[in-house]
Amino acid sequence: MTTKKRGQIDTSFLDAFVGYHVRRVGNGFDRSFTEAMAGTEIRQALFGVLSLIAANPGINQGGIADALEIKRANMVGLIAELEERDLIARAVVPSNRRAFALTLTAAGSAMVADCLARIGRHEDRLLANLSSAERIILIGLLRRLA
Amino acid sequence: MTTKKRGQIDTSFLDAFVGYHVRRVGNGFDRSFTEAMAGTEIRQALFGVLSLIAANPGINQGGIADALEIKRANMVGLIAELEERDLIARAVVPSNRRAFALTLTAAGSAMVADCLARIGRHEDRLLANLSSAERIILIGLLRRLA
DNA sequence: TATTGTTATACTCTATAACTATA
DNA sequence: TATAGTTATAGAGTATAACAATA
Repeated sequence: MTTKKRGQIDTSFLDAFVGYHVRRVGNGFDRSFTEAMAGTEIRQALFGVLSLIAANPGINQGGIADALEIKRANMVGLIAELEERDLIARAVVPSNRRAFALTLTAAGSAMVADCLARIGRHEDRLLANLSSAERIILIGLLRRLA
Repeated sequence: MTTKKRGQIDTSFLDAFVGYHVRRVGNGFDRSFTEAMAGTEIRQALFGVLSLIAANPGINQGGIADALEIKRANMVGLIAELEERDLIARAVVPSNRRAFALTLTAAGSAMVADCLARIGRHEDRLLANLSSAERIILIGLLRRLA
């Protein structure tokens, strides 16, 4: 053969690194996530924001940014998009008029429920090769790296 | 308190999903990787390409794209950059004049060795909370998802 | 001075479609 | 027709610096 084909390629240098596997698995999850969300127009970052507001009504943008480990500057577009779509509402906090208290609208709550069901199925599909115990072990190991 | 502070925020919706943890850990690895490579001007994708050429001299661009699960179109810039920096060499394959056989230059080999040492230290730092056995378990679980 | 949100901008990785040249 | 590489372009996530309003 003149060139190597897939599966014959030596990836031993990369195989030793956790970062390589995390990246590959993460990219696969990204692609599957996008498929699973088809029709909702909800992306990963948007779901992260929605789910945090669902569990923490009244949270502000900076709180979400800290929890999701993204920059405040990148929250602006996400929040604006969710508000334009009437999935969240912003209310000025009287005691701190710089901040907005964020809550879900009824449509936002319904969207979160729909997304949770979709993501549950997407995860079950991607993790089909692991037992329930293994899935728990995996999450536990990843949590200790965060 | 008027707003929730970091650590007081409920992330339970996200915590149940492997994809969320993979993403967070992956982002942390990305940031650390960039730090670890400071001064080399080698990014993740570039190291992936270099390491595959190191282990598979003569491989072509399509073979690398398949192995790294990236698109051929995105290889063009990476390969051009590495060639401009004299880290790799391209040779037309006589039996298939569409393809280029890729090999490392001496500078490329030295760069791979330097990067391997840097990445090894970066991984040891990020994985300090895991035992050797746990690291192996983690890689094993991630490999079964790829 | 510090915090909250904002604007502007840039970088990295990934993705698709259409093209050239070879096979 | 199919393959190998290329071009152009776009989307998503993340990053920094500087700013206004508020505390």
